[in-house]
Amino acid sequence: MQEQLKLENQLCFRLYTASRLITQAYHPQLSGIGLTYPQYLVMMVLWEKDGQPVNDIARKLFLETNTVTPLLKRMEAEGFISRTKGQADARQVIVRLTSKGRALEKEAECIPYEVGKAVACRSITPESAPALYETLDDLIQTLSVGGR
Amino acid sequence: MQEQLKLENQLCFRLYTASRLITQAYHPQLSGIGLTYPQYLVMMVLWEKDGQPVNDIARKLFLETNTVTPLLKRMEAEGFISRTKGQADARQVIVRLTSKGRALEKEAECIPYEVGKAVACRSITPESAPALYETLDDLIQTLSVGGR
DNA sequence: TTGGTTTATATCGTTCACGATGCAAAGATA
DNA sequence: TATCTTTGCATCGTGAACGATATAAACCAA
Repeated sequence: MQEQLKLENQLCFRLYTASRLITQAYHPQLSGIGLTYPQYLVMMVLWEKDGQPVNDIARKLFLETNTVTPLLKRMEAEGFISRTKGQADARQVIVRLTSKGRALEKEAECIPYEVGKAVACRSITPESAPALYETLDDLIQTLSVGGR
Repeated sequence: MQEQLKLENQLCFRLYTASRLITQAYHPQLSGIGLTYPQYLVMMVLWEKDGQPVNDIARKLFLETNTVTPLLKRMEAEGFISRTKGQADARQVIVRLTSKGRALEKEAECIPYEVGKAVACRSITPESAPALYETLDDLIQTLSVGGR
């Protein structure tokens, strides 16, 4: 068979697997505070800047609104955020943290550190991480620009 | 806010995004031959070695049977594979390529090359790729061992 | 103002992922 | 042999992802 069609030769499969496994590593911590991983991403976006339209959140996460909208509705049902019509532009929906959502930041602070311990593998060190990040950022840049 | 809680500081978010975007890059090619990306992974496992129990396929893809079983059923419905009870061990279900599934390999041969062109980003070169693969393999190893 | 286009968000259907659980075959132990 | 445990696979429910499509507001040109 073609060498190229072997699993072990494919970048995509590695990214797919690494992504799933590291997301699983977040699960125990996140379920403790009632969030899924994608919901945690949304919270990070809002903790950094509260009160953003759906589109801004989606763009920062490289997601479409048809993924983000149901996600936000579930988060609203859980009481973490509010969704209100924009007054300047009535098409927009502005997403804001509730006090419950804002309070969660303190509880989430330790999570990157906790998960970091689980992810401590010899190939990702404080010295090598920036290069890895740059490679992945480049890849994301290439793929996201190409798709638009 | 905590620096650690910023999106741009997180490895997991990069892997999650890179994985989604590169999987999207496969979509045009794969939909042309009637496969989804996870189905394509299963096909690669079978092209490499036909006639494997569900468990072996799941293990090679780092997935659980509750993900793989419905996937295989859809692939059987599409006529790419067959699922038959193992005779040595009646608990097992042996998955085999149909002639249609086997024929697909030739059509899939060009896909890694085609997608590779789209993924050509300056940070992933033939020289740097092995180091990146090793880092990701290490990470996958760390995370998959920890979870068992 | 009318009519056409773009923009922002939402709805729908299908396919993963995955935790929790169920069940039957195989293997182990008393 | 009778029971106990493990193994292999499946079912169920929920929450993403995402392509395709819909809807209404905003914008723009005639």
